[in-house]
Amino acid sequence: MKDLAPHCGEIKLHPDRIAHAGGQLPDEGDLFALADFYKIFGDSTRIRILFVLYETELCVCDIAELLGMTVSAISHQLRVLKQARLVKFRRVGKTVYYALADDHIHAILSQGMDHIKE
Amino acid sequence: MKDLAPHCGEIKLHPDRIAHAGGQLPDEGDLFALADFYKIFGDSTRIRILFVLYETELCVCDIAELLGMTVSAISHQLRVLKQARLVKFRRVGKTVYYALADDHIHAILSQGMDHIKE
DNA sequence: ATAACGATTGAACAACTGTTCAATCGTTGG
DNA sequence: CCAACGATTGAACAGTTGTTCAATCGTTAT
Repeated sequence: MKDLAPHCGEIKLHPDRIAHAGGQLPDEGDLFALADFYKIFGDSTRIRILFVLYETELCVCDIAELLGMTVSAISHQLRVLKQARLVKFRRVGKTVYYALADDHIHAILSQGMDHIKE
Repeated sequence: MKDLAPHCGEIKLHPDRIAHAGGQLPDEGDLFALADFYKIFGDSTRIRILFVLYETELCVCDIAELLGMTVSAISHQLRVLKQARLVKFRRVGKTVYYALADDHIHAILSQGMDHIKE
């Protein structure tokens, strides 16, 4: 890491704009949190899992069957989705049922899909 | 790749649910496109660039200055944002000014930030 | 022309991510 | 108690991604 500051000659090209943009900038932590949030949706396996759960709750091997993937791969991704509180689960005997965490997630998914179809 | 289909014994646990969830599933291509779309927002450097451009247009080295990164690193990420049509640019002499592509991008960013702050 | 400067590019490297494989957990039923 | 089965876990591997560095482009001004 080096050569970070002194660009645009010694004086910044637009000190006023830099000050303005920097002043309005959201908290650093929030920006990283937002990137992490989007990161979860940025994988096709996870997106497909979420959409498969859009209407029905399903067990792990149902999801694996639907997506044509191994139970293990799905389980790993469900753990990520679980940690991000995007899905909830309940155990019934040997079977674990997963579902979207709440209606807020439905809203995010359908609005994201709307944007793609524009 | 192997062992994809025959889980849950020979017969699927919930053939009816599988059929239903599979029937309602969006087009494969749309699902991948949506994941790719989120992927772009899923990097803290790119998110920070977008928010720095929220109100003002800025040149490359202004952005580098604001984020404490090299001009090269910023330029690489601007190329990604450009390809995804999230930013537009105009050249004035030696300087290239970048800005958010349209108000739709503003809306996506502020609604994403709202979700984080909940 | 050529020097200066903002910006872009490509290759290389390190860090991260997703899938596989094998082992294990938790629950149920013989 | 033990076998069967759905699910979870950890290590390993391959593929991807972001930053750095050096070289180059495009424009301006001398």
